[in-house]
Parts: sequence; structure tokens; C-alpha cells
Amino acid sequence: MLKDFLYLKEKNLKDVIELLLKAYITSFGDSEKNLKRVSLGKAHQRLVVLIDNNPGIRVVEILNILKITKQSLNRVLQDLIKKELVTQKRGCRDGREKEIYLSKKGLDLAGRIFSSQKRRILSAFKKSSPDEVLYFKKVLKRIIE
Amino acid sequence: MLKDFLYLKEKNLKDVIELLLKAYITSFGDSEKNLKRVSLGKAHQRLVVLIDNNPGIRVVEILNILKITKQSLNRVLQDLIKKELVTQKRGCRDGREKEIYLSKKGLDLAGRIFSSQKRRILSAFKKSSPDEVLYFKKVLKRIIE
DNA sequence: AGAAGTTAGTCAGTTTTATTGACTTATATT
DNA sequence: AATATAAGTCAATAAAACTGACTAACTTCT
Repeated sequence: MLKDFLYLKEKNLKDVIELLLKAYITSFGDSEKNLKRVSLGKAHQRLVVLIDNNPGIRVVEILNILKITKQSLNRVLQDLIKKELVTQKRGCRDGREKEIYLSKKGLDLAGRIFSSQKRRILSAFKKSSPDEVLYFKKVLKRIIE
Repeated sequence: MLKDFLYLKEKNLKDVIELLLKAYITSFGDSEKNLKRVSLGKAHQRLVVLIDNNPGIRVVEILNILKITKQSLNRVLQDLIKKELVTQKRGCRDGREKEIYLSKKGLDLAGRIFSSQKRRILSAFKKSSPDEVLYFKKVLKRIIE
């Protein structure tokens, strides 16, 4: 049936582009007040998500994910280090690498920064079945690759 | 069963935050080259998505979605108008309003700008069942509200 | 051991994107 | 007539990202 393939149609793809944009803006916008309270911006927020979720992450990995330059990252990372939110450890496998972690203080801050964003997602999930959430994550991962 | 509620747990919520970030960055990053070719940036891209998908959209609506100021929007919108990618029409219901549309030229450009992004999403959908795509959109919409 | 490659960091200058605050114009509502 | 709303504008500033050039430490390849 042709109807079964409507979800592959142009209009549906465009809709999804708009949905991804809106989901990003609304969910990441939730943290604004909590960020300003500690003089941090959206660039810091994106970085904190990654370090929080991937303890020991390296600079190259961050650059590949955020698709920014080393210089841009360094400015933001130094802000976090100055505020003692982040610690670094020499890589054990490769001495050139530095493993980046959130400090105790950084973990606390992350909890506060992302509380409203997590509340928003939790509320959406509570309205959804476990299967819906599972499929949601599956497709999202396939979009990233 | 406790296991059934794992998807509401802290770790899962954090994962989703990271997935939303990655999905936004990777999918919207696809257009970079095509944007540079016409001297436009990411701010223009976000605006074009909205106008393309919501012909006749008004300024206030855009401001609420993109969560930027009137002044920021105006600079970007004027760029599109100067390049004759966008046309405006006086609102019929309310004379103060202006309805914003993509011109023929703007529609063409949108097609080119978003081709790789659509290809990425299409490829993800082809690996998914109609149900998976349906649930994906459902949950995404619930996150936005 | 030496050359080449990788990872991280830095300096300087520039561009893009978004902000604040003040103010105008046109139209609609009460 | 007074008030509110939608859009637009001027000026100054801040935030976020970029280009290009370069250093330092360490690893891998030959």
C-alpha cells in the first residue's frame, strides 16, 4: 500500500527537521535562568552535558561531537576549569590525551542546570509507553548514525 | 515490575538530553557547505525551516519558537529579504501583522539547503518501521509540548 | 634513532549571532 | 481618546565561533 510509505515522504521529513529544531530549542532553553545564575552560557551547557554523560571524555571527541574548533572549545573549557567545575587527568593509555571529568562541584551544578530539562523529558515519557520511548530513542540514534 | 520503569530513570533522561543535542548538531550541520555557498549562516537556516514549513508565519510566532529577540530576528530576516528569498504580505485578519513566505527563489534554495539533512533522516527512517517512526514523532512532540 | 603523525594548548584578529534599551509607526481594541 | 499589540529601527555590547599560525608533548612508523 502506498499509504504505508507516507512517513518517507518529503513533508514528513520536513516536519521532523522542524521538530528536531523545536525539541532542541525548548529543552535546552529550560536551563537559561540556572545558567545565568552562575554566569555560564549555552556553550558551557553543551559541554557540561557531554562531560557529565561521558566522564573521562577527551578533547578530540568533544570537537567531533560539537563540531566547533579547538580554539572555541578551549575558551569555554577554561571557564569551567577556572570555576573548578572540571578536572583533568593525564590519559593512561596515551600520555598526550587528557581525560576530562566534572568535579564534585561540577556534578552538583549539572544536577541543578539540567533539572528542568529532565523534568520536561520525564513528563513527556510519563505520557508515553515504554515501547514508545524505546522506539523514540532508537530512531533518534539512527539519525545520529 | 521495577524493570519496566527504567526508561523514567535519571540515566535515561540524561541520555536523551545528549541524543537531542547530537541529533540537532549532526542533522543541522549537514547543510553547512550549501549555506556558505550562498553566504548564509545557521541563524538563516533555522529561520528558513520555519518559513518553509509554515508559510505565512508571523514575526511574533517566530520569536516564540526561536526564543530570540526581535532585533536578532530582524537582521537575519532582512538578509533573506535582500536576497529576495522571502516575501511579506499584509495580514488579512489583522493589518498590523505581516505574513512571511518563501519566494520561488527561496523555495528552491530551501530544497538545496535541506537536501542532505532530509537524506539523513530518510535513511534513518528506511531502517525503521512505520510504527517506530510514528512513535518517534509522538514522543518528540510531547517533549516540545 | 629519526621522521611523521596525533593530541592538546595558545595568541591574535575577525565574523556571526544574539543581547539590552530606547524609540517609532501602524493598526486594533476598549 | 486611551491603551495595547505587531512590526520595525538605532546604537552599543556581549557571546560564541571562526581563521591562521604556531608550540609542546607524546606516539607510531620505518
